[in-house]
Amino acid sequence: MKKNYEPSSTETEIYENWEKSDFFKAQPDESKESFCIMIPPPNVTGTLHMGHGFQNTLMDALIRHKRMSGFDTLWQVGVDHAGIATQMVVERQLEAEGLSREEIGRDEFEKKVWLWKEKSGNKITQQLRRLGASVDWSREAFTMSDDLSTAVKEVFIELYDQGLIYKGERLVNWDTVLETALSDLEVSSEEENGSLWYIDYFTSDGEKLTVATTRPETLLGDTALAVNPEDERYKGQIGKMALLPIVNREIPIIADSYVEAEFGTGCVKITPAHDFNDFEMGKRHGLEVINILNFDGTLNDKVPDKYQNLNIEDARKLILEDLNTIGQLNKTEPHKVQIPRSERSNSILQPLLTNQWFVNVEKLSQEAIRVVKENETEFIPKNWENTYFAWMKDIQDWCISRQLWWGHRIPAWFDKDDNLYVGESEKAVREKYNLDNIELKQDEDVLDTWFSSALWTFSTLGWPKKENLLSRYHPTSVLVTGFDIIFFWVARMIMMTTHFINEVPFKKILIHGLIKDSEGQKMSKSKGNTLDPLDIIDGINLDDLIKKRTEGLMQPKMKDRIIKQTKKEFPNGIEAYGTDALRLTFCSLATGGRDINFDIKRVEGYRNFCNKLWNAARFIDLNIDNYGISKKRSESSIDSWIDYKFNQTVKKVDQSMNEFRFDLATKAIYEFIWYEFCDWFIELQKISLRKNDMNKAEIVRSLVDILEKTLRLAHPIMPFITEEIWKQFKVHHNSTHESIMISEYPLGSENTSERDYQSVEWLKDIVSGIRNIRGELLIKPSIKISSIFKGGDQLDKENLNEIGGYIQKLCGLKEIIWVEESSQDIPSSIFTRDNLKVMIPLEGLIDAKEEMQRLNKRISKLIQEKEMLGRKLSNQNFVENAPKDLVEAQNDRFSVLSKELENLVLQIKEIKKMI
RNA sequence: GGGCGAUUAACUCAAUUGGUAGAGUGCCACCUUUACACGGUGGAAGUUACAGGUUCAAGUCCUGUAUCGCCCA
Repeated sequence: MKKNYEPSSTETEIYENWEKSDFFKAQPDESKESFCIMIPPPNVTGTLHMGHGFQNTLMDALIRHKRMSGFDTLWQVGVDHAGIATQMVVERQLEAEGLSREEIGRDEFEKKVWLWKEKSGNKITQQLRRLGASVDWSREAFTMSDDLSTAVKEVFIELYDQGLIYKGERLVNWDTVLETALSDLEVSSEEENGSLWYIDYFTSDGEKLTVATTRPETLLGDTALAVNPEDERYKGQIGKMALLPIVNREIPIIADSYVEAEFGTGCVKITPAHDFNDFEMGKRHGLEVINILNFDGTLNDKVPDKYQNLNIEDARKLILEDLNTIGQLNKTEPHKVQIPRSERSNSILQPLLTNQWFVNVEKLSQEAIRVVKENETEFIPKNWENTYFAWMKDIQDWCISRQLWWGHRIPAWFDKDDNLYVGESEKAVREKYNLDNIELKQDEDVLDTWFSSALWTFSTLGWPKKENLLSRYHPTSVLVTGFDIIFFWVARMIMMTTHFINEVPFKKILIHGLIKDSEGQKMSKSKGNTLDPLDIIDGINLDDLIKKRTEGLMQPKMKDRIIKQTKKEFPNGIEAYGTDALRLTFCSLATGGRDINFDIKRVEGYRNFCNKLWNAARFIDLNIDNYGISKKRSESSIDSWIDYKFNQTVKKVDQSMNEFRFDLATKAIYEFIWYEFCDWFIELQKISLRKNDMNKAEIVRSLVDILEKTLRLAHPIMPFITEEIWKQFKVHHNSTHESIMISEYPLGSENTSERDYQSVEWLKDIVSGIRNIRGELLIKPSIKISSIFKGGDQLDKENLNEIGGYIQKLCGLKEIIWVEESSQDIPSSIFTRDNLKVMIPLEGLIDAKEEMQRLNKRISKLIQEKEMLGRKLSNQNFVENAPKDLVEAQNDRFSVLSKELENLVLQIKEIKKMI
């Protein structure tokens, strides 16, 4: 074995082997309990980011744990077709060739997208492999595949036939760059600097009314002015007509309690076609709706000639100029406004009246609320249910049509008179509606990508085909996802699945935190603080990292800052830490909190941990060469002690995994391997191996056994290194399995001895005590010292006889002398364990002054603790109310402290004599 | 404006049903001991944001304040 663990040299090969051997493949088996996870399908245009890395690590750890624990596991993988994103990518590609999608036509464009998908659409799935994700690749799904498209059609038609899908003219969020409608969820509103313009209107009898607006250009589509009915200032004007400036159209002055008297002048203009609130108000008052926009955001022919075809920005400028010219622009004030932007194109969204398809979600949401309320599906952590309920109770109909060419085409046809027919194909429609040879035209729109994602748990299992795996794996066991898509995806899956399958899609929903940078900033391309999980696995030098972070920036002025920041955080780039170190880090951060600040230093710690494990294995390997390995295992108290520790660890890990506390599971494994297995077990066995009277081959067997079990225990979290070591030792542990990943998850062993456990814990305390003295008093390791044991009980004496030799070796003692209670103490450094006094004679090696200092420090610490305990124990209330065993424990501690203090004070007297 | 969350060592994070705070990294000292310097041994470091309250006992429960963050309008 190499001196250091080198992940890069083995990980890819190990993964390829697993995949080739079909270890990831689900083997439906009715005799086993099933455990199924559906991957939240990444976007086909996407590349792996830290969030994916985190999420997939958790899922993989879960699925590996269950697979090894004997469950029939399926981890379903796949990607979604990402309508807008993918269309944009391919359009950009066409653009480079000097083409547009309109030029090549819809069919040709679709072909191009499929070609692109075959060639470039598998990037993220390749990256998932690098993480070690044990997904069933043979079942890889794609939302645009034939199977899933069939499911989409079936669902659409059924919902339509049930009256739950309708087409209608509604105000929607319109992206004027992509020229498509978006759902409410694809809008992000942020406060930006804008202005509040005050415009003078005049009523027919010449009275002036000043109106405040943040969007003056929309006055071209105004059909009313509105005031609050309670507003005394305007009571007289209600019901009169006002003249719309520039357009010179007469519009009514209406009263509506929605108007805030405190905003601006208390009088606002109403544009029903371009504002959601105004639209509602328009409906209440029967106002005319005048749409003034083309699909590309320019002004249409409903406005005076001079403004036609201007974009909104230019139109606004011109309107303000013209208002100023005619003296009706009263004043301008700076004002903060909420600007709704498209999450796709970042352009400002326009409310626009268009014909769109909607899902009526009222009924669906009721069932979706019920199943969560009644714990058929359960959020973890629980309080996310509040977020879910709050949104569900106030849910809006879902706009599912998109004016794109990439996606599931809506299975609806129109005749010349715009009569609507819905069915799976034109032929089916003709049959269903009994149509003869009339001309039919299919709806041009496609469905929102999330519509197909909402069917994910059942469409990927084969629905609506008769032969499917629903009965085996559905409802799935747990969904692992981020809180950012509770509305987009989780809620919609619950609605669709309960409606069509009559089951919840998953029994549990594990909501994990969001990965941020080490300063708590959200990772984003524009901030230049993103990390690529693969760069942590493979490493990257500073120049390349900077290049990656500053490439294609939207705001080039950020560049210098990003360079500076990157140089500060990663002065030497990023080392190659390997997948396991990254996975361990992710797991250790999976605590249930909602923000996770990712600090590369944690990865370094876990990389070191991998190396530690590697070297422990290497040590054992070397000793197989030295001493051989027996069939039988040694049966010393040390072996028995490590079994006991191992049992405790298994219990802790199992429990933590079942509670999704990956951090606690990781901690338990880390502590066992480093602090028990390496620090004590190997160090103790090292001594055994140097003794003449020991059967060394049996000790080696014991080392190999524990190592092998430990590897299996740790495998779900650190799959690569455990497999690598496990394979290296395969000839010795003789497992019948081909790979650690299909071996059994370890159980605790039954025959452990509490007595042996206590003995070794006793030994550890003694060794630590003596080392503490050596360390504090700076006794050189090369100097062998003596130690005197005094005052202990029978058990101490037995322990000393049995394993005292180990103490000598570990502490560099030349001898341990047991003396009787009555003997005279000599000036020594001392510590106690219960009644046992351990003394290191000072003669010739310890500076008495230093020892005085050490003792005084120790004494003041103990006095503090003793006083605290004393207060507690003399408190009648505590003694009466606290649990009995606690009181007892503190009582014991009190007497131990008293005894130790007594000893230390005596010792000080002795030492004073020396000075 | 409504809701949710956070605030613990220099930094990144833990702390089971309330029982007086622990890791990793960094820091200090010693150690090139034949698994590992990506190491070993020892050590220093916290008024648990602040102010009240409940309790024998509060990082943990309650109320308020401050700062930061997220979601919804």
